[in-house]
Amino acid sequence: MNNEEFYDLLSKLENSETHQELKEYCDEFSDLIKVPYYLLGIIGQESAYAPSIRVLSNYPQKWLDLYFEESKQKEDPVVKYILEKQTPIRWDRLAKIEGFSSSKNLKVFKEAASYGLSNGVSIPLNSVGDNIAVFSIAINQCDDENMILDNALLYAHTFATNLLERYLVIELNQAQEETQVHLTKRELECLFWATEGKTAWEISQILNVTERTAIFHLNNSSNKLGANNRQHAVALAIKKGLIRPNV
Amino acid sequence: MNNEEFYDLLSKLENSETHQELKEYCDEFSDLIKVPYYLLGIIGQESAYAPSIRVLSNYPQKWLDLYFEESKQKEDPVVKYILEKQTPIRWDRLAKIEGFSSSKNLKVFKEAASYGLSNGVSIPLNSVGDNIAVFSIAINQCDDENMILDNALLYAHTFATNLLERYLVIELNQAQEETQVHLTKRELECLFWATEGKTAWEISQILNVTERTAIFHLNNSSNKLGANNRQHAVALAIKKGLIRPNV
DNA sequence: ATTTAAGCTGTCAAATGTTGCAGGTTATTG
DNA sequence: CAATAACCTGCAACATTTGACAGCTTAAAT
Repeated sequence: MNNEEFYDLLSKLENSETHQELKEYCDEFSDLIKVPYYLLGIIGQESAYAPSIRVLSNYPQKWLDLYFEESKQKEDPVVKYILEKQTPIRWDRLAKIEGFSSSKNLKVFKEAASYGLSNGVSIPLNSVGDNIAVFSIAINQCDDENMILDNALLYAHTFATNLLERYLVIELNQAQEETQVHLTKRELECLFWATEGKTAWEISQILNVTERTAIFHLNNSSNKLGANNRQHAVALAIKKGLIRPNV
Repeated sequence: MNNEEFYDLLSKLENSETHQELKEYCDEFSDLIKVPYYLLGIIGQESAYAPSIRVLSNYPQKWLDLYFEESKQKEDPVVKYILEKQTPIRWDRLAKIEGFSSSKNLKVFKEAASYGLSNGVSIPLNSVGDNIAVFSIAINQCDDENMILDNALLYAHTFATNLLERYLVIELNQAQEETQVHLTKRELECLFWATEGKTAWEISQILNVTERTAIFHLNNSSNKLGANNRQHAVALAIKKGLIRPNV
Protein backbone atom coordinates (compact mmCIF):
# COMPACT_ATOMS: atom_id res chain seq x y z
CA MET A 1 0.00 0.00 0.00
CA ASN A 2 1.24 3.47 -0.76
CA ASN A 3 0.38 6.64 1.09
CA GLU A 4 -1.89 7.93 -1.64
CA GLU A 5 -4.09 4.84 -1.55
CA PHE A 6 -4.26 5.12 2.20
CA TYR A 7 -5.25 8.78 2.38
CA ASP A 8 -7.82 8.16 -0.34
CA LEU A 9 -9.33 5.53 1.87
CA LEU A 10 -9.38 7.89 4.84
CA SER A 11 -11.24 10.52 2.87
CA LYS A 12 -13.75 7.89 1.80
CA LEU A 13 -14.32 7.11 5.46
CA GLU A 14 -14.87 10.78 6.21
CA ASN A 15 -17.59 11.01 3.60
CA SER A 16 -19.43 7.86 4.59
CA GLU A 17 -23.01 8.15 5.72
CA THR A 18 -23.84 4.65 6.95
CA HIS A 19 -22.20 1.93 8.98
CA GLN A 20 -22.63 -0.40 6.03
CA GLU A 21 -20.50 1.91 3.93
CA LEU A 22 -17.83 1.93 6.62
CA LYS A 23 -17.78 -1.83 6.55
CA GLU A 24 -17.06 -1.80 2.84
CA TYR A 25 -14.07 0.44 3.39
CA CYS A 26 -12.87 -1.83 6.15
CA ASP A 27 -12.97 -4.69 3.65
CA GLU A 28 -10.97 -2.55 1.27
CA PHE A 29 -8.47 -1.72 3.99
CA SER A 30 -8.17 -5.36 4.93
CA ASP A 31 -7.26 -6.15 1.31
CA LEU A 32 -4.69 -3.39 1.15
CA ILE A 33 -2.81 -4.46 4.26
CA LYS A 34 -3.18 -8.15 3.40
CA VAL A 35 -4.68 -9.02 6.77
CA PRO A 36 -7.93 -10.95 6.37
CA TYR A 37 -9.80 -10.17 9.58
CA TYR A 38 -10.79 -6.96 11.35
CA LEU A 39 -13.01 -5.98 14.23
CA LEU A 40 -14.15 -2.65 15.58
CA GLY A 41 -15.59 -3.10 19.06
CA ILE A 42 -17.19 -0.26 20.95
CA ILE A 43 -18.04 -0.30 24.63
CA GLY A 44 -20.56 2.36 25.59
CA GLN A 45 -20.42 3.22 29.24
CA GLU A 46 -23.30 5.60 29.67
CA SER A 47 -24.32 2.93 32.08
CA ALA A 48 -21.06 1.45 33.33
CA TYR A 49 -22.67 -1.52 35.03
CA ALA A 50 -24.50 -2.56 31.87
CA PRO A 51 -22.27 -1.29 29.08
CA SER A 52 -23.46 -1.65 25.51
CA ILE A 53 -21.20 -3.48 23.10
CA ARG A 54 -21.32 -2.78 19.37
CA VAL A 55 -19.31 -4.60 16.76
CA LEU A 56 -18.35 -3.98 13.14
CA SER A 57 -16.37 -6.95 11.95
CA ASN A 58 -15.72 -9.69 9.46
CA TYR A 59 -14.54 -12.20 12.07
CA PRO A 60 -15.98 -15.71 11.56
CA GLN A 61 -19.58 -15.45 12.73
CA LYS A 62 -19.34 -18.69 14.67
CA TRP A 63 -16.52 -17.30 16.77
CA LEU A 64 -18.35 -14.04 17.45
CA ASP A 65 -21.49 -15.92 18.47
CA LEU A 66 -19.58 -18.19 20.79
CA TYR A 67 -17.58 -15.27 22.19
CA PHE A 68 -20.60 -13.26 23.30
CA GLU A 69 -22.73 -16.23 24.21
CA GLU A 70 -20.11 -17.29 26.72
CA SER A 71 -19.18 -13.71 27.67
CA LYS A 72 -15.57 -14.34 26.84
CA GLN A 73 -14.87 -10.61 27.05
CA LYS A 74 -14.68 -11.14 30.81
CA GLU A 75 -11.50 -13.14 30.44
CA ASP A 76 -10.15 -11.76 27.20
CA PRO A 77 -6.67 -10.33 27.75
CA VAL A 78 -7.24 -7.89 24.90
CA VAL A 79 -10.24 -6.39 26.67
CA LYS A 80 -8.29 -6.12 29.90
CA TYR A 81 -5.49 -4.43 27.99
CA ILE A 82 -7.56 -1.81 26.21
CA LEU A 83 -9.23 -0.78 29.46
CA GLU A 84 -5.82 0.03 30.92
CA LYS A 85 -3.46 0.93 28.10
CA GLN A 86 -3.41 3.13 25.03
CA THR A 87 -0.69 1.72 22.83
CA PRO A 88 -1.30 -0.71 19.97
CA ILE A 89 -0.18 -4.22 20.83
CA ARG A 90 0.56 -7.43 18.91
CA TRP A 91 -1.22 -10.40 20.48
CA ASP A 92 1.85 -12.58 20.73
CA ARG A 93 3.58 -9.79 22.65
CA LEU A 94 0.57 -9.19 24.87
CA ALA A 95 0.61 -12.85 25.86
CA LYS A 96 4.02 -12.28 27.41
CA ILE A 97 3.21 -9.19 29.44
CA GLU A 98 2.87 -9.70 33.14
CA GLY A 99 -0.67 -9.27 34.35
CA PHE A 100 -2.28 -10.24 31.08
CA SER A 101 -0.88 -13.70 30.71
CA SER A 102 -2.81 -15.86 33.15
CA SER A 103 -3.61 -19.30 31.77
CA LYS A 104 -7.31 -18.48 31.90
CA ASN A 105 -6.73 -15.47 29.71
CA LEU A 106 -4.54 -17.27 27.22
CA LYS A 107 -7.31 -19.81 26.72
CA VAL A 108 -9.19 -17.15 24.72
CA PHE A 109 -6.22 -16.79 22.40
CA LYS A 110 -6.12 -20.54 21.81
CA GLU A 111 -9.80 -20.69 21.05
CA ALA A 112 -9.55 -17.74 18.68
CA ALA A 113 -6.69 -19.47 16.89
CA SER A 114 -8.89 -22.48 16.28
CA TYR A 115 -11.19 -20.19 14.29
CA GLY A 116 -8.38 -18.87 12.14
CA LEU A 117 -7.36 -15.88 14.28
CA SER A 118 -3.93 -17.04 15.37
CA ASN A 119 -2.25 -13.67 15.74
CA GLY A 120 -3.26 -10.04 15.49
CA VAL A 121 -2.88 -6.46 16.57
CA SER A 122 -5.26 -4.61 18.85
CA ILE A 123 -5.47 -0.85 19.08
CA PRO A 124 -7.10 0.82 22.07
CA LEU A 125 -9.21 3.82 21.11
CA ASN A 126 -10.22 6.21 23.85
CA SER A 127 -12.61 8.64 22.31
CA VAL A 128 -13.76 11.74 24.04
CA GLY A 129 -17.31 10.90 24.97
CA ASP A 130 -18.68 7.86 26.63
CA ASN A 131 -17.09 5.15 24.55
CA ILE A 132 -14.06 2.95 24.85
CA ALA A 133 -13.22 1.12 21.68
CA VAL A 134 -10.78 -1.31 20.15
CA PHE A 135 -9.83 -2.01 16.57
CA SER A 136 -8.23 -5.37 15.97
CA ILE A 137 -6.81 -6.97 12.87
CA ALA A 138 -6.12 -10.67 12.80
CA ILE A 139 -4.41 -13.21 10.61
CA ASN A 140 -4.14 -16.96 10.39
CA GLN A 141 -0.91 -18.76 11.03
CA CYS A 142 1.66 -18.17 8.30
CA ASP A 143 5.39 -17.77 7.93
CA ASP A 144 5.63 -14.02 7.88
CA GLU A 145 2.67 -13.15 10.09
CA ASN A 146 4.73 -10.98 12.43
CA MET A 147 6.17 -8.99 9.56
CA ILE A 148 2.77 -8.48 7.98
CA LEU A 149 1.29 -7.34 11.28
CA ASP A 150 4.14 -4.99 12.13
CA ASN A 151 3.75 -3.40 8.75
CA ALA A 152 -0.02 -3.16 9.02
CA LEU A 153 0.01 -1.74 12.54
CA LEU A 154 0.92 1.82 11.56
CA TYR A 155 -1.79 2.02 8.95
CA ALA A 156 -4.30 0.32 11.20
CA HIS A 157 -3.71 2.80 14.02
CA THR A 158 -4.61 5.85 11.99
CA PHE A 159 -7.29 4.02 10.04
CA ALA A 160 -8.93 2.90 13.26
CA THR A 161 -8.97 6.40 14.71
CA ASN A 162 -10.70 7.77 11.63
CA LEU A 163 -13.04 4.81 11.47
CA LEU A 164 -14.21 5.22 15.05
CA GLU A 165 -14.68 8.96 14.76
CA ARG A 166 -16.86 8.53 11.71
CA TYR A 167 -18.74 5.59 13.21
CA LEU A 168 -19.73 7.67 16.22
CA VAL A 169 -20.76 10.66 14.11
CA ILE A 170 -23.03 8.46 12.01
CA GLU A 171 -24.46 6.89 15.13
CA LEU A 172 -25.17 10.30 16.62
CA ASN A 173 -26.82 11.52 13.44
CA GLN A 174 -29.10 8.51 13.35
CA ALA A 175 -30.05 8.77 17.01
CA GLN A 176 -31.49 12.21 16.23
CA GLU A 177 -33.37 14.36 18.64
CA GLU A 178 -34.73 11.63 20.91
CA THR A 179 -31.38 10.84 22.48
CA GLN A 180 -29.62 14.11 21.71
CA VAL A 181 -29.23 16.36 24.71
CA HIS A 182 -28.72 20.05 24.29
CA LEU A 183 -27.61 21.90 27.38
CA THR A 184 -27.73 25.67 27.45
CA LYS A 185 -24.69 27.76 28.24
CA ARG A 186 -25.81 28.37 31.80
CA GLU A 187 -26.60 24.73 32.39
CA LEU A 188 -23.14 23.77 31.21
CA GLU A 189 -21.52 26.43 33.39
CA CYS A 190 -23.36 25.20 36.46
CA LEU A 191 -22.52 21.59 35.68
CA PHE A 192 -18.91 22.50 35.12
CA TRP A 193 -18.59 23.98 38.59
CA ALA A 194 -20.50 21.06 40.05
CA THR A 195 -17.84 18.73 38.63
CA GLU A 196 -15.29 20.91 40.41
CA GLY A 197 -16.96 20.08 43.70
CA LYS A 198 -18.80 23.36 44.20
CA THR A 199 -22.16 23.43 46.00
CA ALA A 200 -25.15 25.20 44.50
CA TRP A 201 -24.54 28.16 46.77
CA GLU A 202 -20.89 28.42 45.72
CA ILE A 203 -21.88 28.20 42.07
CA SER A 204 -24.38 30.99 42.58
CA GLN A 205 -21.59 33.20 43.92
CA ILE A 206 -19.33 32.38 40.98
CA LEU A 207 -22.03 33.12 38.42
CA ASN A 208 -23.52 36.07 40.29
CA VAL A 209 -27.00 34.67 40.58
CA THR A 210 -29.07 33.47 43.52
CA GLU A 211 -28.65 29.97 44.86
CA ARG A 212 -32.15 29.20 43.64
CA THR A 213 -31.13 29.93 40.08
CA ALA A 214 -28.06 27.74 40.23
CA ILE A 215 -30.25 24.93 41.54
CA PHE A 216 -32.69 25.59 38.73
CA HIS A 217 -30.03 25.16 36.05
CA LEU A 218 -28.53 22.15 37.74
CA ASN A 219 -31.92 20.47 37.91
CA ASN A 220 -32.54 21.21 34.26
CA SER A 221 -29.18 19.65 33.41
CA SER A 222 -29.97 16.56 35.43
CA ASN A 223 -33.34 16.16 33.78
CA LYS A 224 -32.00 16.64 30.29
CA LEU A 225 -29.26 14.11 30.90
CA GLY A 226 -31.73 11.65 32.37
CA ALA A 227 -29.76 11.57 35.61
CA ASN A 228 -31.05 10.33 38.94
CA ASN A 229 -29.27 13.04 40.89
CA ARG A 230 -26.44 15.55 40.75
CA GLN A 231 -23.66 12.99 41.09
CA HIS A 232 -25.14 11.06 38.22
CA ALA A 233 -25.42 14.22 36.13
CA VAL A 234 -21.80 15.05 36.84
CA ALA A 235 -20.72 11.54 35.86
CA LEU A 236 -22.75 11.53 32.66
CA ALA A 237 -21.55 14.98 31.65
CA ILE A 238 -17.92 13.99 31.99
CA LYS A 239 -18.38 10.68 30.21
CA LYS A 240 -20.20 12.41 27.38
CA GLY A 241 -17.36 14.87 27.07
CA LEU A 242 -19.52 17.88 27.87
CA ILE A 243 -17.03 19.15 30.43
CA ARG A 244 -13.93 20.62 28.84
CA PRO A 245 -10.87 21.90 30.64
CA ASN A 246 -10.73 25.65 30.75
CA VAL A 247 -7.52 25.81 28.71
CA MET B 1 12.83 5.07 7.97
CA ASN B 2 12.15 1.35 7.94
CA ASN B 3 9.92 -0.56 10.29
CA GLU B 4 12.78 -2.08 12.19
CA GLU B 5 14.28 1.27 13.10
CA PHE B 6 10.86 2.45 14.18
CA TYR B 7 10.04 -0.49 16.44
CA ASP B 8 13.50 -0.24 17.95
CA LEU B 9 12.75 3.32 18.84
CA LEU B 10 9.44 2.32 20.42
CA SER B 11 11.11 -0.24 22.63
CA LYS B 12 13.63 2.39 23.70
CA LEU B 13 10.72 4.56 24.75
CA GLU B 14 9.24 1.73 26.74
CA ASN B 15 12.42 1.29 28.70
CA SER B 16 12.99 4.95 29.44
CA GLU B 17 13.07 6.08 33.04
CA THR B 18 13.21 9.86 32.78
CA HIS B 19 11.57 12.59 30.76
CA GLN B 20 15.01 13.71 29.62
CA GLU B 21 15.56 10.30 28.10
CA LEU B 22 12.24 10.55 26.28
CA LYS B 23 13.32 13.86 24.85
CA GLU B 24 16.44 12.27 23.39
CA TYR B 25 14.33 9.67 21.62
CA CYS B 26 12.05 12.40 20.33
CA ASP B 27 15.10 14.04 18.82
CA GLU B 28 16.02 10.73 17.27
CA PHE B 29 12.50 10.31 15.91
CA SER B 30 12.55 13.82 14.51
CA ASP B 31 15.73 12.95 12.60
CA LEU B 32 14.28 9.73 11.24
CA ILE B 33 11.12 11.32 9.85
CA LYS B 34 13.04 14.38 8.63
CA VAL B 35 10.73 16.81 10.43
CA PRO B 36 12.69 19.27 12.57
CA TYR B 37 10.19 20.25 15.27
CA TYR B 38 8.05 18.28 17.72
CA LEU B 39 5.92 19.08 20.72
CA LEU B 40 4.17 16.91 23.28
CA GLY B 41 1.63 18.98 25.19
CA ILE B 42 -0.32 17.57 28.10
CA ILE B 43 -3.35 19.18 29.66
CA GLY B 44 -4.10 17.83 33.12
CA GLN B 45 -7.68 18.39 34.12
CA GLU B 46 -7.77 17.22 37.68
CA SER B 47 -8.89 20.75 38.15
CA ALA B 48 -10.69 21.65 34.96
CA TYR B 49 -10.87 25.36 35.69
CA ALA B 50 -7.13 25.61 36.26
CA PRO B 51 -5.70 22.84 34.11
CA SER B 52 -1.99 22.16 34.27
CA ILE B 53 -0.06 22.30 31.02
CA ARG B 54 3.16 20.36 30.56
CA VAL B 55 5.33 20.47 27.50
CA LEU B 56 8.13 18.34 26.05
CA SER B 57 9.35 20.01 22.92
CA ASN B 58 12.13 21.36 20.77
CA TYR B 59 10.05 24.23 19.38
CA PRO B 60 11.94 27.56 19.28
CA GLN B 61 12.02 28.71 22.89
CA LYS B 62 11.05 32.25 21.93
CA TRP B 63 7.85 31.03 20.35
CA LEU B 64 6.95 28.86 23.34
CA ASP B 65 7.59 31.76 25.72
CA LEU B 66 5.47 34.12 23.69
CA TYR B 67 2.76 31.50 23.26
CA PHE B 68 2.20 30.91 26.95
CA GLU B 69 2.89 34.46 28.02
CA GLU B 70 0.05 35.63 25.82
CA SER B 71 -2.09 32.53 26.48
CA LYS B 72 -2.36 31.83 22.81
CA GLN B 73 -3.79 28.40 23.57
CA LYS B 74 -7.11 30.17 24.04
CA GLU B 75 -7.30 30.98 20.34
CA ASP B 76 -5.16 28.20 18.92
CA PRO B 77 -7.21 26.19 16.40
CA VAL B 78 -5.11 23.12 17.18
CA VAL B 79 -6.13 23.26 20.83
CA LYS B 80 -9.77 23.67 19.88
CA TYR B 81 -9.43 20.70 17.54
CA ILE B 82 -7.83 18.30 19.96
CA LEU B 83 -10.50 19.01 22.58
CA GLU B 84 -13.18 17.91 20.12
CA LYS B 85 -11.66 15.44 17.69
CA GLN B 86 -9.51 12.34 17.77
CA THR B 87 -8.02 12.04 14.30
CA PRO B 88 -4.58 13.33 13.32
CA ILE B 89 -4.76 16.47 11.22
CA ARG B 90 -2.41 18.43 8.97
CA TRP B 91 -2.44 22.13 9.84
CA ASP B 92 -3.09 23.34 6.32
CA ARG B 93 -6.15 21.07 6.21
CA LEU B 94 -7.33 22.17 9.64
CA ALA B 95 -7.23 25.78 8.48
CA LYS B 96 -9.92 24.92 5.96
CA ILE B 97 -12.32 23.11 8.27
CA GLU B 98 -15.42 25.02 9.21
CA GLY B 99 -15.46 26.04 12.82
CA PHE B 100 -11.70 26.15 13.21
CA SER B 101 -10.89 28.71 10.58
CA SER B 102 -11.88 32.04 12.06
CA SER B 103 -9.44 34.81 11.24
CA LYS B 104 -8.55 35.14 14.92
CA ASN B 105 -7.59 31.49 15.02
CA LEU B 106 -5.57 31.59 11.83
CA LYS B 107 -3.52 34.42 13.30
CA VAL B 108 -1.81 31.85 15.53
CA PHE B 109 -0.78 29.86 12.46
CA LYS B 110 0.73 32.95 10.87
CA GLU B 111 2.68 33.82 13.98
CA ALA B 112 3.94 30.23 14.31
CA ALA B 113 5.08 30.37 10.70
CA SER B 114 7.17 33.42 11.44
CA TYR B 115 9.11 31.26 13.92
CA GLY B 116 9.76 28.54 11.39
CA LEU B 117 6.68 26.39 12.02
CA SER B 118 4.90 26.90 8.75
CA ASN B 119 3.09 23.58 8.52
CA GLY B 120 2.66 20.55 10.71
CA VAL B 121 0.58 17.64 11.91
CA SER B 122 -1.20 17.46 15.25
CA ILE B 123 -2.35 14.26 16.86
CA PRO B 124 -4.98 14.32 19.61
CA LEU B 125 -4.21 11.86 22.40
CA ASN B 126 -6.99 11.01 24.80
CA SER B 127 -5.47 8.93 27.51
CA VAL B 128 -7.48 7.10 30.06
CA GLY B 129 -6.91 9.15 33.16
CA ASP B 130 -7.16 12.82 33.65
CA ASN B 131 -5.08 14.05 30.76
CA ILE B 132 -5.76 15.31 27.29
CA ALA B 133 -2.67 15.55 25.16
CA VAL B 134 -1.43 16.50 21.74
CA PHE B 135 1.67 15.56 19.81
CA SER B 136 2.59 17.89 17.01
CA ILE B 137 5.35 17.80 14.47
CA ALA B 138 6.19 20.88 12.46
CA ILE B 139 8.30 21.87 9.50
CA ASN B 140 9.43 25.06 7.85
CA GLN B 141 8.27 26.02 4.41
CA CYS B 142 9.73 23.81 1.69
CA ASP B 143 8.70 22.31 -1.62
CA ASP B 144 7.67 18.88 -0.47
CA GLU B 145 6.41 19.72 3.02
CA ASN B 146 3.03 18.10 2.45
CA MET B 147 4.60 14.88 1.24
CA ILE B 148 7.02 14.76 4.15
CA LEU B 149 4.21 15.36 6.64
CA ASP B 150 1.86 12.81 5.10
CA ASN B 151 4.60 10.28 5.29
CA ALA B 152 5.54 11.17 8.86
CA LEU B 153 1.96 11.18 10.12
CA LEU B 154 1.58 7.42 10.38
CA TYR B 155 4.80 7.01 12.33
CA ALA B 156 4.04 10.03 14.48
CA HIS B 157 0.64 8.69 15.46
CA THR B 158 1.94 5.47 16.95
CA PHE B 159 5.09 7.11 18.27
CA ALA B 160 3.03 9.74 20.07
CA THR B 161 0.79 7.16 21.70
CA ASN B 162 3.77 5.28 23.08
CA LEU B 163 5.51 8.48 24.09
CA LEU B 164 2.54 9.75 26.10
CA GLU B 165 1.94 6.44 27.81
CA ARG B 166 5.54 6.29 28.94
CA TYR B 167 5.60 9.97 29.91
CA LEU B 168 2.65 9.47 32.23
CA VAL B 169 4.08 6.32 33.78
CA ILE B 170 7.33 8.11 34.56
CA GLU B 171 5.41 11.04 35.99
CA LEU B 172 3.38 8.72 38.20
CA ASN B 173 6.47 6.91 39.43
CA GLN B 174 8.12 10.17 40.38
CA ALA B 175 5.05 11.54 42.14
CA GLN B 176 5.32 8.56 44.50
CA GLU B 177 3.18 8.04 47.55
CA GLU B 178 2.33 11.66 48.30
CA THR B 179 0.02 12.09 45.34
CA GLN B 180 -0.78 8.45 44.75
CA VAL B 181 -4.24 7.46 45.87
CA HIS B 182 -5.05 3.88 46.66
CA LEU B 183 -8.71 3.09 47.01
CA THR B 184 -9.76 -0.19 48.55
CA LYS B 185 -12.05 -2.59 46.73
CA ARG B 186 -15.07 -1.51 48.76
CA GLU B 187 -14.34 2.16 48.25
CA LEU B 188 -14.15 1.63 44.51
CA GLU B 189 -17.37 -0.36 44.51
CA CYS B 190 -19.21 2.35 46.39
CA LEU B 191 -17.81 5.06 44.14
CA PHE B 192 -18.73 3.04 41.08
CA TRP B 193 -22.37 2.90 42.11
CA ALA B 194 -22.30 6.55 43.07
CA THR B 195 -21.25 7.38 39.50
CA GLU B 196 -24.28 5.40 38.39
CA GLY B 197 -26.49 7.77 40.31
CA LYS B 198 -27.24 5.54 43.29
CA THR B 199 -27.82 7.03 46.73
CA ALA B 200 -25.93 5.76 49.75
CA TRP B 201 -28.97 3.75 50.80
CA GLU B 202 -29.28 2.14 47.36
CA ILE B 203 -25.58 1.30 47.38
CA SER B 204 -25.96 -0.32 50.77
CA GLN B 205 -28.67 -2.56 49.35
CA ILE B 206 -26.54 -3.52 46.36
CA LEU B 207 -23.52 -4.37 48.50
CA ASN B 208 -25.51 -5.93 51.33
CA VAL B 209 -24.25 -3.63 54.04
CA THR B 210 -25.93 -0.95 56.13
CA GLU B 211 -26.35 2.55 54.77
CA ARG B 212 -23.88 3.76 57.38
CA THR B 213 -21.19 1.52 55.94
CA ALA B 214 -21.75 2.70 52.40
CA ILE B 215 -21.47 6.28 53.65
CA PHE B 216 -18.30 5.33 55.48
CA HIS B 217 -16.64 4.03 52.32
CA LEU B 218 -17.85 6.93 50.22
CA ASN B 219 -16.43 9.39 52.72
CA ASN B 220 -13.12 7.57 52.75
CA SER B 221 -13.04 7.73 48.97
CA SER B 222 -13.76 11.44 48.99
CA ASN B 223 -11.04 12.10 51.52
CA LYS B 224 -8.45 10.01 49.71
CA LEU B 225 -9.22 11.75 46.44
CA GLY B 226 -9.09 15.15 48.09
CA ALA B 227 -12.63 15.87 47.00
CA ASN B 228 -14.89 18.54 48.44
CA ASN B 229 -17.97 16.37 48.25
CA ARG B 230 -19.47 13.32 46.59
CA GLN B 231 -19.98 15.00 43.21
CA HIS B 232 -16.36 16.04 43.22
CA ALA B 233 -15.25 12.54 44.16
CA VAL B 234 -17.32 11.09 41.35
CA ALA B 235 -15.84 13.56 38.87
CA LEU B 236 -12.27 12.94 39.99
CA ALA B 237 -12.70 9.18 39.95
CA ILE B 238 -13.94 9.20 36.38
CA LYS B 239 -11.27 11.61 35.20
CA LYS B 240 -8.58 9.52 36.86
CA GLY B 241 -9.92 6.44 35.11
CA LEU B 242 -10.73 4.65 38.35
CA ILE B 243 -14.21 3.80 37.12
CA ARG B 244 -14.19 1.05 34.54
CA PRO B 245 -17.17 -0.27 32.63
CA ASN B 246 -18.33 -3.61 33.91
CA VAL B 247 -17.57 -5.38 30.65
C1' DA C 1 -47.32 40.88 17.61
C1' DT C 2 -47.05 36.53 19.48
C1' DT C 3 -44.43 32.72 20.45
C1' DT C 4 -40.44 30.54 22.08
C1' DA C 5 -36.11 29.59 24.44
C1' DA C 6 -33.31 30.96 27.89
C1' DG C 7 -32.58 32.97 32.06
C1' DC C 8 -33.97 34.41 36.73
C1' DT C 9 -36.25 34.23 41.54
C1' DG C 10 -39.13 32.71 45.55
C1' DT C 11 -40.99 29.31 49.34
C1' DC C 12 -41.65 24.92 51.61
C1' DA C 13 -41.13 20.03 52.97
C1' DA C 14 -38.83 15.81 52.48
C1' DA C 15 -34.80 13.22 51.18
C1' DT C 16 -30.07 12.82 51.05
C1' DG C 17 -25.37 14.00 52.17
C1' DT C 18 -21.68 15.45 55.56
C1' DT C 19 -19.13 15.31 59.81
C1' DG C 20 -17.68 13.82 64.22
C1' DC C 21 -18.10 10.74 67.87
C1' DA C 22 -17.34 5.65 69.41
C1' DG C 23 -16.74 0.82 68.88
C1' DG C 24 -16.58 -3.76 66.74
C1' DT C 25 -14.74 -7.99 63.35
C1' DT C 26 -11.68 -10.45 60.14
C1' DA C 27 -7.72 -11.77 57.46
C1' DT C 28 -2.89 -11.17 56.62
C1' DT C 29 1.71 -10.56 57.83
C1' DG C 30 6.04 -9.90 60.49
C1' DC D 1 1.32 -13.10 69.21
C1' DA D 2 0.94 -8.37 67.90
C1' DA D 3 0.27 -5.13 64.48
C1' DT D 4 -1.98 -3.64 60.51
C1' DA D 5 -5.32 -2.85 56.88
C1' DA D 6 -9.69 -3.36 55.42
C1' DC D 7 -14.19 -3.82 56.62
C1' DC D 8 -18.41 -3.09 59.35
C1' DT D 9 -21.98 -0.56 62.44
C1' DG D 10 -24.61 3.03 65.32
C1' DC D 11 -26.13 7.79 66.75
C1' DA D 12 -26.79 12.78 66.28
C1' DA D 13 -26.51 17.45 64.43
C1' DC D 14 -26.27 20.11 60.63
C1' DA D 15 -25.80 21.21 55.50
C1' DT D 16 -27.17 20.37 51.00
C1' DT D 17 -30.01 18.60 47.48
C1' DT D 18 -34.39 17.50 45.40
C1' DG D 19 -39.17 18.15 43.95
C1' DA D 20 -43.27 20.65 43.48
C1' DC D 21 -45.71 24.98 43.19
C1' DA D 22 -45.70 29.76 41.09
C1' DG D 23 -44.24 33.81 38.50
C1' DC D 24 -41.03 37.49 36.15
C1' DT D 25 -37.65 39.38 32.21
C1' DT D 26 -35.31 39.49 27.89
C1' DA D 27 -33.79 38.52 23.24
C1' DA D 28 -34.55 36.17 19.04
C1' DA D 29 -37.57 34.03 15.68
C1' DT D 30 -42.26 33.25 13.16
